[in-house]
Amino acid sequence: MADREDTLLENRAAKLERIRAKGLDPYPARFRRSFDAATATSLFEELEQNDPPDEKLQNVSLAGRITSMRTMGKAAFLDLQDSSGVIQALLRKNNLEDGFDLLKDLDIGDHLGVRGNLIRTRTGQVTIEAMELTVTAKGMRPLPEKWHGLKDVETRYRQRHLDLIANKDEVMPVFVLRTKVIRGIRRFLDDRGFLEVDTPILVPVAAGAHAKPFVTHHNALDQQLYLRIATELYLKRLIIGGFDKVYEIGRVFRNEGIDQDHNPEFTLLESYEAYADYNDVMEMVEQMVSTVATEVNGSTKVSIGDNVIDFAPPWQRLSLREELEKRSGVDLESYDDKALRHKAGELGIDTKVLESRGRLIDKLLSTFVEPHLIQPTFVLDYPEEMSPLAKAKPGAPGYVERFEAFASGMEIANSYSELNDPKVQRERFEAQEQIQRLYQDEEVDRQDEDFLTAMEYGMPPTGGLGIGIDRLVMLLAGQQSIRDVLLFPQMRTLSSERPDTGDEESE
RNA sequence: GGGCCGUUAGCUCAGUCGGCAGAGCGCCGGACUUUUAAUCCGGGUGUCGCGGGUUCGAUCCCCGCACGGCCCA
Repeated sequence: MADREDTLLENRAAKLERIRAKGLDPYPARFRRSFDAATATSLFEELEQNDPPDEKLQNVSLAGRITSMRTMGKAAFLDLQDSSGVIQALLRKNNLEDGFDLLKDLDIGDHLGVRGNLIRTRTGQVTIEAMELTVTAKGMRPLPEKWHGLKDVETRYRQRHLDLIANKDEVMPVFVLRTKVIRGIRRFLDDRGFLEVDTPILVPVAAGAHAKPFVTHHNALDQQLYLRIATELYLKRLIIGGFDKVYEIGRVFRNEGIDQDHNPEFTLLESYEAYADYNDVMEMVEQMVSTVATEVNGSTKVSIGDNVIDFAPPWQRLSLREELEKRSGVDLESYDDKALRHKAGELGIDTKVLESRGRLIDKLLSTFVEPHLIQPTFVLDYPEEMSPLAKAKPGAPGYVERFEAFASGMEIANSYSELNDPKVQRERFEAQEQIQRLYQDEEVDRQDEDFLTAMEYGMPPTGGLGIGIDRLVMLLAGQQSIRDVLLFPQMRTLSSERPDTGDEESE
C-alpha cells in the first residue's frame, strides 16, 4: 500500500538507480579522507598565506554528510558535516564537467566524498573546490528539517540517530561530556589506587539495595536468575578476599517506574575502601565530583534550571534527624511506628498502603528535605531500619553511619561505614525479611547466604559508596531529565513493532 | 495508579464556534557558475494517532484505546 511518504522514498530510489546507471557504486567499501572537516579548516588557515600555494592544501579528499545544498545552475555549494564540524564544498561545472550531473541525484542526508583544492570563497569561507565527487552512501529517507531541527521528544529518544544529526550541536556535547565524566571518575579512582573490576550481572539473589529486580531464566542450569540491582555484595566479597580498594562502574537494573530521574537500567559507580569510614568517603566524594566538574566544565559551578550549583568542597553536612525535624517538625525519637504513620498522614503523606517505618522516613525525607537541598549537601546518620548494610553509629542507638549526598534536590550518592559483623548482618537481613512479610514490601533488601558466609571469614572496616552516574551527568550537563543523558532511554515498544502482535488484519 | 496536556504533510507548526485541510522549510519541475535558512517562477505532496458513537455531514463534539510529555501519589 502506498502512502504519501512513499513519494519521497521513490524519489530517492530513482536517484539511487540513476547513480547505479552511471556505473557508480552508491555504497562503496571505502573512501580515504585526507583529514576531517575541522582539521581541513585549521590547516588551511595555517598555510593559506604560503606562496606558492602549499601542496598540502591541493588535491585533498574530504567527506561528510550533506546537510545543506545551495545550487545555482552550473555551480553549487554543499555543506558536508562530520563529527568534527562542517566544511563547505564548491561544485562547479567547469571543474567537474560530466561529473557535475551527479548533483541532480544528490540529496540532503547523503554521504559524499570530495577530492579537490582548499580555497577561500569570495565571502571568506574555507571551502573545498571539487574536482571529483564520490557518493559514499546514498540516503534513502529524508532528514528532519534543518532550521527547526527535530523537536518531537518521542522521535528524538526513539530514533536517537536523527536527534544526533538534526540537533548535533545541542545533543552531541552532552554525550561527549558523559563520557568525559566517566573517564574522569576512572582516572580519579585509579590514581588513588583503586582497582576496577567486573562482577556478575546475572545473579541468583538480587541483593544490595531496596528495589524490585528483573527476573530471567538460565536454560541449561534450569535456574531462575535476576539482573543485579547493585554491585555491593560482590564488591565487599573482594574486600574480604584482600583487595583493599575496588570499584565498578556498571549497569544495574531496577524494575520500577520511569520518570525524569529514573530509568529501569542505569549506570552505577560503587567503590569500597578497606580501613576507610563514611567520613573518609565524604571527603573523597567532594574531591571526586569537584575534580571531575572542573575537568569537564572548567569550573566547579554549573547552571541547572534557575540555580547555580557549586561543587567546590566542603559540602554542607546535615544531620538527617535534625534536618527532618527542622523541615517537617517531626522528631523521629518522639514517634513510635504507629504514631509516625499517623503524623505522616497528617502531613499529607499517603499512608493508605501500610508502610514500614523505614519507608515512611524515606517519604518524609524526600517530601520535606530533599527539595531544599539545592547546593551539594551530605545528609548524615540514617535510622537503622532504612540501612541494613551499614554499621551502627557509636553513641546513637538505632542510627547508622550512613550519608546520602544531594544536589539540585536530587539524590546523587549513598555511602556507609560498612557493617562487617556477620551476626549483626544476619539479624539485619532477617529484620528486612520480617518487614517484607509484614508490609508485603517487594523492595526490601534480600538475604544473600553466600555473602553472609563470606563475611564470617572477616571483612575489614570498610567505607562504601554508590553514585548514580546518570544523575551526576545530568547535574554537570545542566540537563533536567535523565532521558537527555541516556543515548537510548527506555521507551514502551510501539504495538506495531512488538514481535508477538503483528499488524495483519486477519484475526 | 490518578489528573492535565499533546498527537494535523517528510520536519516545525497554524486551523476549522461541525461544511472540499493551511503556512514555512523539505520535495518535484524550470531559471541561475562564489552561496550562507541563496534567490526567482510553477506544483500541496494528507487515513488530521487508532476504534466506536452522535450527525445529512466529524480532523473538530462525545466515549474508549494507544503512544508521549508534565504534575501528583
